[in-house]
Amino acid sequence: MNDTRTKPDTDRERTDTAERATANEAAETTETERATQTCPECGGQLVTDEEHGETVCSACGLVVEEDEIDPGPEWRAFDPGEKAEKSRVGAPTTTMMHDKGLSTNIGWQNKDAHGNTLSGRQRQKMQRLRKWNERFRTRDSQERNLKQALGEIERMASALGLPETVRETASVIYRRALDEDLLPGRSIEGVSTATLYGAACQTGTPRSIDEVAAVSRIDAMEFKRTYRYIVRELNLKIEPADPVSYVSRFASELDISDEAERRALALLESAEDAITSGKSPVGLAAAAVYAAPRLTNEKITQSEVSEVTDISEVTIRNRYQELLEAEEQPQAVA
DNA sequence: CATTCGTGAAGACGAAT
DNA sequence: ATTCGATTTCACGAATG
Repeated sequence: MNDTRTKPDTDRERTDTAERATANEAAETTETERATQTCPECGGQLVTDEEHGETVCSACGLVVEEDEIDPGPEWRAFDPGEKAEKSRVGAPTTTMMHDKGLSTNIGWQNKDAHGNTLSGRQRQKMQRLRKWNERFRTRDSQERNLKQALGEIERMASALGLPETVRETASVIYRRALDEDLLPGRSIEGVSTATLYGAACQTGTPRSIDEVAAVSRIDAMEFKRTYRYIVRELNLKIEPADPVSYVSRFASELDISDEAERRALALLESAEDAITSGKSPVGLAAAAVYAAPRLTNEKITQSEVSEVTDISEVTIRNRYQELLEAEEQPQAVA
């Protein structure tokens, strides 16, 4: 993609490792969702806001794509010399760095601008400057908090194979939580996990609570408590996860035909009005994924679906029945 | 024989008090 | 903080192909 692009070392490492993990997800979102230009969250029309460089949903306001202006350089460097010659800016900005990558570092080499060695007195001066620069850079506890949290978010996101947009969203939410002083008394780890989970839901690539909890260092109970707290205090509008969002992932894991996948989506479509009360969205998706292949004469067992979706066979059965009922009487609502 | 379906007890969760 | 109602899960056996 942009291997030759010049980025800070940390940034480069991150994208290298993350890209492999997120390759599937990224391809899916760009090809299916953006191509159709409908909001992954509510299905509304997407509108491009040139002024702010965002793609937003006209219906629910979900920001699908931010910073469409490529923050990378337009040139390519093939050796360090060229890099030094062509580079006229610093690192690209990203919310994934605690200070958005805008802070200045003082070089470690004891040379002046012309490459001459500094005198002893000046070296001492530079040492003091470096020390203070570092102290200001990670100025207070908030900044240090953020630094660590973003690391955690990053780690969990790549473990879950979540695309870049989710991580960006998560870091934005985390910043808000930080600004609202929601952190005291709560573990960084917990809030990080909660924001990541919320961000995943918002961006239409949800992961179940169990999946997220599996890669987190905190237990599921604290995670859910923190998540609720964050959502409430920040007034995040997060719709109950749409079962449709799970289908494509489950479908590919189960090696289901495209035809069956479409049937599954159609089933959910016709059932979404009928079954909305308090049921687990994942369960509904699992039932649809189980039901669809039977309509296309593909063999699939409940235990297989159960394994992949982490939903019990019993629940799959129940949702399955309900799906069939909703299918027969689409407008049975009084 | 494997798979599916139905049942009741038990645990987990959210909401209300 | 506790209790209540609904949902999910577990364990089992019967029915189906």
